[in-house]
Amino acid sequence: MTKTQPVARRSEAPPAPVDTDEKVLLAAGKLFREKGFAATTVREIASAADMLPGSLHYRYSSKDDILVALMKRGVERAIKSVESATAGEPSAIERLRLGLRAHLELLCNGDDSLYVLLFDWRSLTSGALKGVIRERERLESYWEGLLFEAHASGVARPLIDIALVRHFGFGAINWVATWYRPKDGRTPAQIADAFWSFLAFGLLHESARPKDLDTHFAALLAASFKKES
Amino acid sequence: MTKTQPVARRSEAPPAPVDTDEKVLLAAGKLFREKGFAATTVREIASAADMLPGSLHYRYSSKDDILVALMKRGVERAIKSVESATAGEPSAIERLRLGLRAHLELLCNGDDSLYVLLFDWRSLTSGALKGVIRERERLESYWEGLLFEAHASGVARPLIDIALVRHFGFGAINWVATWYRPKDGRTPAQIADAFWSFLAFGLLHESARPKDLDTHFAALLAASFKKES
Amino acid sequence: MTKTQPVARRSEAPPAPVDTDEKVLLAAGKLFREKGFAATTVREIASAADMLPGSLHYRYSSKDDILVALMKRGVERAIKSVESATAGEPSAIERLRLGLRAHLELLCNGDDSLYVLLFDWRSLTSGALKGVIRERERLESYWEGLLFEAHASGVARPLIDIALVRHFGFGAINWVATWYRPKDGRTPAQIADAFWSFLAFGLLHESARPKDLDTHFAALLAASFKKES
Amino acid sequence: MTKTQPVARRSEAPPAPVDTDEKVLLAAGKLFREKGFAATTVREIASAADMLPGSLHYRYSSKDDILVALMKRGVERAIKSVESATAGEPSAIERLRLGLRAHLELLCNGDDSLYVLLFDWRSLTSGALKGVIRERERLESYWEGLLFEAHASGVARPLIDIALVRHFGFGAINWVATWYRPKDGRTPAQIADAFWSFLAFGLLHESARPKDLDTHFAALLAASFKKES
DNA sequence: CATGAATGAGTGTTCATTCAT
DNA sequence: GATGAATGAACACTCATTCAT
Repeated sequence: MTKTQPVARRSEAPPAPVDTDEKVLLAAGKLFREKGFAATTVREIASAADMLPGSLHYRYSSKDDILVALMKRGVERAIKSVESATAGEPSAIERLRLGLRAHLELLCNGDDSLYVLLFDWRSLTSGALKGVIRERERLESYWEGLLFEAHASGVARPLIDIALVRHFGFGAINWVATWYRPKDGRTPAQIADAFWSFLAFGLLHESARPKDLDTHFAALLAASFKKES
Repeated sequence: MTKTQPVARRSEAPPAPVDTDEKVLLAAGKLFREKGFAATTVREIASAADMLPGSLHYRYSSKDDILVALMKRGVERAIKSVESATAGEPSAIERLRLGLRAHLELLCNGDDSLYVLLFDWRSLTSGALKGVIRERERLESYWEGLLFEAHASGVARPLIDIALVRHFGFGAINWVATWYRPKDGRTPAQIADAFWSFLAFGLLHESARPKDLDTHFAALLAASFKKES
Repeated sequence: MTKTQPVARRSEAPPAPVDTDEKVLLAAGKLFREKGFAATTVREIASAADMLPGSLHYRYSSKDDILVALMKRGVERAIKSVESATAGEPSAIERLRLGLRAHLELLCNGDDSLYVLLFDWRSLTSGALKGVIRERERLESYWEGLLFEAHASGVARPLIDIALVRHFGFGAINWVATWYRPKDGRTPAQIADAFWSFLAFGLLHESARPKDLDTHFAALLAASFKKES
Repeated sequence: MTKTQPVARRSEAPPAPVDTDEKVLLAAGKLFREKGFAATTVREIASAADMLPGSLHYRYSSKDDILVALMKRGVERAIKSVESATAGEPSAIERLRLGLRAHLELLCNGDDSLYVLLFDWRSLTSGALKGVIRERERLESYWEGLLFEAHASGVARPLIDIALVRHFGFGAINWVATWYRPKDGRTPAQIADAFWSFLAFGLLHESARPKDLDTHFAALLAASFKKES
């Protein structure tokens, strides 16, 4: 639906003119995250991107189109971010931890497109739905792959429905976006690690658990968790 | 904002005429869940409740008002449902399991108001926000109470930020509403139990875990989990 | 498409409140005739009917809807007008003359809906097209009936394709609407009679022509035709 | 308003590149005929002429400008076509017949510009109106000339308002464009002849009619008219 | 000459809300 | 209490036109 991306606009242009399509997506993402797709007006997006509504429609043929473009970007970035965070790490369990960190960091700090993908699902018209679902399935199977590798490495409990674990993990981690406040003092990475510790306890064979697991995590998490008596 | 609920309107009415306010909330809940608050029109709500838009405004002075009423009901029902599910159960750990079941059953099968409370958060105007936040905090601290009791019973790991556990649990469980399909063969209760098992492995002291924990859960979950090699 | 006509609104109302739907159609007809359907804005129609654009859409769900309603009315009035003009006249030839008069008077003086039906044909979207075509065919076959009766009365030339005659007649008469100016001194009735005379000369058997045909028409038409040497 | 036609642009160009202005007018004519002026967008014209909207405005400074250019061409072609069809024919009556044929053939088969001139009259803004009216009057007086010659040849009925006859003839013939379908089996020439026969019967002196007029036309028209009992 | 991104006034339409009845 | 016609601001979107390149 999006117009074909004009090739290499102004490659020799001034410092950081920021691609115009990008500006729109950035502004739309911010607004969709704050107020939701349906409650955001095209005029708001345009004015946040320093354009006029007409100019916006020159690049995206409809409001839905912006949503779809944003969501596809959300999937892409999520996969790319997790991929590059886990690349080169030999331990499957550790890859899981690093992947969770990357996903949550993207979701909390970086990119509204992932948030919109995850939380504005219902705003997709059935026409656009299919295209985005296909993309989203790529993300889901990527995570199932990570989980499968962890399981295949032999340290996980036997009774696992991987899709179910993915759903629980996705839910817990994605939900962070609804309550995370940067000023609370915990970084997304710390939160992700904390969640991983809960997950791991549930995932690991009894034998795979370090004898000193509690103290092991104590060291890891002490910094960020506020103690309670 | 909601007009004060007239008590027992038409007490002498036919068998089960369903309270009119109730009909509106029921219809609104269904629509808000399906399409979101902003994408739902007052006319749709009215027609789904067999009324005319004008009549609807007689009962709820604004669209926001319906949302707020719905959300407050969502909190109330969620608390009531978990309360009655856990009442009388002596084991704090078991109370946790039963509470999760109750919450998820309400969310999946029963009541759209809980779903709307959890997923249409951003649609609240700042004016109404405060009132709902206060209600919602009651729900959250109810859960924190459950978790605290479990922790206080001495079986939980030492390093716990209760609010964090609550967030993770809330996320994982609430997220079920985004993927749960009744026809998939798993009941909300089974899903809740499965999640509780993962949570428990992460929560419990090493010593508090039954030696035969894996087989214990095997019996519990085998019915619903598909095996993998 | 039009909303179901509210029954008997304000039957006991003030003198001449003019039915609101009627007011819209009247205003729309005038504007469509002057500028064409596509060049007329809904706002113009609304303001000409003393309403606001929103109120207009309450009655007609779209601009197209107004056009369709107008056209259907055009057909209806055209048929009714010709019917009542010819009713009771025993001579088929005379019925033809009276019918032409009635049609042209409606087109020139009375009703923009007929004009719009005839001249804004291309503005119909294919969806609405079918419905109007069916109506329009009623008008066309009514005229073919009139022509057939004239022919069957035995006075017409043998070689006649009735549909063709209807097309020529329709064209000549309808076209009057493109050049007729009330101030030019000729009434629609006179113009229609003049056309009928041309048509009749072509339609009638040699034997059916009065010997004094020229002078006969001279009396009829002298008043309105400007002489030329 | 049209930019002065640059003479012989790119005289050394490939075989038959079709003049660019011509391509625009051709495309515009087709679209205006199909959908009307107001319902046709400049972008559609440009894309049908294999150009970009910006480039189109370089040649025609406005959309109105295209309409005016098209209409002027319509007049020119109509006159030229009738002129060359009647040139050399000594009989005024026969010139009339040939002229009708030429006009109708142009209107049905050849050129959308004539159609647009005749049927998109209302789309002209008052500014452009004057210029086109002057042109159109040339066409009208050309036809009045033809009619006058026929009348002056002494065979026509005495009581004739030439402008009126022209109007009727124009209407009947132009209207053909609204119902003519090439596949119906009748050619524009046959239709024009048929109309001329009706017109002639009305136009001619009693004495000027061949005694065997009916059979005379029978031969002429039998091929195309379907008989009826 | 030609382009195509940008413009902004204006389009048909929606919709929460009002209010006379 | 209930109605439904009316409202008008706002909506997503269009499109003839401009202009820097």
